[in-house]
Amino acid sequence: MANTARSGQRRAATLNDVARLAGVSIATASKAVNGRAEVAESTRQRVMAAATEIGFTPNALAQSLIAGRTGTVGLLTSDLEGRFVLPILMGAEDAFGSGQISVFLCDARGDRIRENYHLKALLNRRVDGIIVVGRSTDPRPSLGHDLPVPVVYAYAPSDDPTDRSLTPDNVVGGRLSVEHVLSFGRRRIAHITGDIGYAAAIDRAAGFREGLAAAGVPPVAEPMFGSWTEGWGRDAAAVLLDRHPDIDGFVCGSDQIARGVLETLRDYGRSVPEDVSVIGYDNWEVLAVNSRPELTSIDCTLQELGRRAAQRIFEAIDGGPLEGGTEYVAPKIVMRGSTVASR
Amino acid sequence: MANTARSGQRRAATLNDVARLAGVSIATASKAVNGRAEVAESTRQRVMAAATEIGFTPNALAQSLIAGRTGTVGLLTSDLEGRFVLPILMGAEDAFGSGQISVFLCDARGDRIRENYHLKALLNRRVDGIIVVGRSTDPRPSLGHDLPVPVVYAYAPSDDPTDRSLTPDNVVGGRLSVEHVLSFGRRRIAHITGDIGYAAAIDRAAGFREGLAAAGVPPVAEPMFGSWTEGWGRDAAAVLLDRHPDIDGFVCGSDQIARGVLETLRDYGRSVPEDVSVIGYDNWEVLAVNSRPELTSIDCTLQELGRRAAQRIFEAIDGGPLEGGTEYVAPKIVMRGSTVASR
DNA sequence: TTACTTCTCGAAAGGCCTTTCGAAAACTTT
DNA sequence: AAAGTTTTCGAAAGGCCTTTCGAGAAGTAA
Repeated sequence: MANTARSGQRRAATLNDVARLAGVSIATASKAVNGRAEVAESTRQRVMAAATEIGFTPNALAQSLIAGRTGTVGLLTSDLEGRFVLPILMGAEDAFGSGQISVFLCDARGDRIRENYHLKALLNRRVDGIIVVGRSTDPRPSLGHDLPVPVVYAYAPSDDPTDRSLTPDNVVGGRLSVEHVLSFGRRRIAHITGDIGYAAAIDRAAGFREGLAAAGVPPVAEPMFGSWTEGWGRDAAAVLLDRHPDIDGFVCGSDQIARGVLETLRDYGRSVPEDVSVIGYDNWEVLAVNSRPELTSIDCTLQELGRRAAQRIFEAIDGGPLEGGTEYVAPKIVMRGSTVASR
Repeated sequence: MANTARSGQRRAATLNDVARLAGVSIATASKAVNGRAEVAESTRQRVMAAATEIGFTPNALAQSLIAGRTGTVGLLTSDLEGRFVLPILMGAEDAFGSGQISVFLCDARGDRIRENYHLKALLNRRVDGIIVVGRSTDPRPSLGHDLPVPVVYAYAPSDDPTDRSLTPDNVVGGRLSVEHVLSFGRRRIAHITGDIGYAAAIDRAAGFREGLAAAGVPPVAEPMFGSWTEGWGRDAAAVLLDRHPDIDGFVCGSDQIARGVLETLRDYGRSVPEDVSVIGYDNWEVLAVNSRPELTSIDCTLQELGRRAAQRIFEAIDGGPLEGGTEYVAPKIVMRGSTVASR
């Protein structure tokens, strides 16, 4: 109705407009709108009516200018495609959501230049904090300590131990998965995992070894490093089965690998979970739930990680000091048909 | 170094600080920093040095207050998990990136209340435009025309035809896929797709029918609607093969379904692509690239869709009128081993 | 040297909101 | 009715930056 120009181009109403319409001063309008006490009830109602009529929304810019904080947080990710970023982002949104904080999302695409560019943009916009999300659990370069806002590193920890980082605990995850398989009485357990260049592969394998050692069970073979793909899972499983036909458990470094393993097992006529137990990693629903049988997997609880990262930022914004150090987020196991007989 | 408080808590420098340090007036500092002509070169250098020294970044808030625009766009999605949102987001970031625009990301989780809440937050923050991203191609309720900023609907079009919407062209996609299969001489082609409650399923099926009709080839059976899962693909393929053993082509409504179909075909001892052609939909890389054989699929070019959505917003911000209407984005085919013999 | 042009810079306003502080109005008490 | 309280409201400043306009400095011409 009050549209002057083309649809959707109405100028945003200011407090001034409201005050004029309600016949009060700007100050009074402000107080009325913000529900402060020093305004008569009748006046308040008049102001509110005016505000509603012209669709007034307070200009957060001006508010921030005064308050010195924007209620805004930057999320600097290095790859949007990655499925890791998403749950983290959701967790962060979760934690922030109730606190009226909005998230600026920037994708640096793994490019230092672009990252710097975005960082600058975030600082210009006076975000109250920054969460840096990496695409692997390998440490990444720190943004440094000269920033006027608190920074938290999520998923990929900072290479500077005095930064605050949160990362999944892959060692515990690896251990968890082998313990689960052991609990079914399996004793001939193999580990197939991804690229040895990834800390995730190394750490999970370490957990795997640890778990076996703790149970006093010798490994069937050395952990097999390859790539994070179904194809590698298929091939590696075939090699292992040919060499060690008595294998009764596969601990996999990712769900993709696990799916490959499942396929090979079917080709070899082994029943899962009756003859062999298989466990994946990441709990990537599309893969885990759609396989036959469904895939037991380790969930990194990334959403929790995101939530905690947001909390750290929160605390730091509220004046608390942001202590350095890396926080390891515990994974959990999600049981499905590839280890537990269904129904 | 200039840290007064704890690390990362240094107050952001203002133009005032710069001016004082450089021994010039605020106005001069501003001009120097912004590279305007009315400042002597020597003065400029002095100012720049000062700015660098104290790490000055202009306060975008104050700038926006003056300019009347924030260089900020809201992205209101209804579900972050969805893999649709992501490419769109990337496309939008792409288009915006060069233009110094930052994206506010809000996830309404398919909840009207939350959506409204976020919408309000975006308006408070004075975003210059809003992109609303849905999680299916079914029309969604319009936000209305009373907003002071341009709005574009992506993926899920608005139910109000006077809004500007961009959505994938599923009819063309369906047609494209059947034409591709036909091009290999297949004449006994079936269609297995997802939930009939989705416009995507209906539209793709329509395209499928169209394509067959245009080629004068009768369908083997009515399109089978079910769910967007591998399980459904497996089951439906089995049913169809039992009933029509001569089927030589499967056009699937999603990659997940296609993977199920592939599995059943393997169980039935049919070779893909030699005996039967299979084509998926969505070109979801994890699924398409990791299957055996790799899956030919229809790509909705969502990134392109996001890019265009951003462009529309751009145009509208720059004063151009934002015309209503739905823009259909053409899909493209990505050929892989499930239709084309590899190597 | 005087008159005039060209640079170079600074004071101040403007954009929108909140908050403080003082003034005016409405009541109460004596 | 006068004096004192309480309530209600408004003027103005502040937060940070840009921009305009005018003043002063420097330089040129007569």
